Amino acid sequence: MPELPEVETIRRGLLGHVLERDIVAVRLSRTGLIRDIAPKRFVAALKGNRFLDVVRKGKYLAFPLRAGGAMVAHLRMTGRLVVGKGKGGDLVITFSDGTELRFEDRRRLAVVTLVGPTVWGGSGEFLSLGPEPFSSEFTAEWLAARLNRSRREVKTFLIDQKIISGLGNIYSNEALFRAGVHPQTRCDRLSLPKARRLWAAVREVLGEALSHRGTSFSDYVDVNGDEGGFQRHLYVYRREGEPCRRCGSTIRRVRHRGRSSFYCPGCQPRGREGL
DNA sequence: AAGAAGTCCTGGGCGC
DNA sequence: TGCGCCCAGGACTTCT
Repeated sequence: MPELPEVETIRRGLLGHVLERDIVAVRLSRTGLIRDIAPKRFVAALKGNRFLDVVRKGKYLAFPLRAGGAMVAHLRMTGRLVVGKGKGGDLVITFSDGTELRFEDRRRLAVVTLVGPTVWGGSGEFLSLGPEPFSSEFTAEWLAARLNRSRREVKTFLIDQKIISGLGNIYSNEALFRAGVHPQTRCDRLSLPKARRLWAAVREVLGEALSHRGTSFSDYVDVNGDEGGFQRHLYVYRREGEPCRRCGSTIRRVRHRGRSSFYCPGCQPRGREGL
């Protein structure tokens, strides 16, 4: 499940491979990958074109085109973008220097589309996502104010891309642990100090994960096929039944709406802020 | 209008 | 060994 650190690692890895060279061939072997545009038009738009940049917005990657507009991709759960010779792949883009960019997706949830010059403004703003966690817009005060006017559970709030972009199940769980906040706490019952701790924890965990080139649990690999290293630094995610690295309590799992949350009952008590 | 619920997708793990 | 069932969770649509 690539989240911000994984997608950013992929973006950085792509920069040296897919820019400043013509696209000479496009092989699309599963048309269902392409959304909102006819597959033929997608292929035709890429052939002979060039990627000018690779831009990340939340968990999306955008590839602005020389002819205008951009290819936009979302890896969802199991999508991969890898560079180099290989087998298979739903979409293979070949460049003039022989480089191959392959789009693979075991579970077929990932999507790729093309947006025109009128939609593409240079940064993916058309996706209407919440602020980037490392932007100046994302301040502790802003987060506290947003939390204050929501009655949802804080875990659900954190993974809502319209509020903050880039957090998924792994890092929302890890941020809540670091902030000492129970995942089922109602947003508007978080104290200001807790909101501040949560804000800091979000940035801290994403920054550390990025420096470890992401978390590899099942499918995520970078553009070279190498795994990330942050799975060795997780405190709660997928550690149900194991002892907390900080206090020794047994990590628990709760489910809401088909999603698992992991937390330490010792470090993240429900307290008076819960319910 | 916020927010809950249902849906899609498929390989891997599990029980019998 | 093989079958059926559950599970993972992003983003989307539909509903109240």
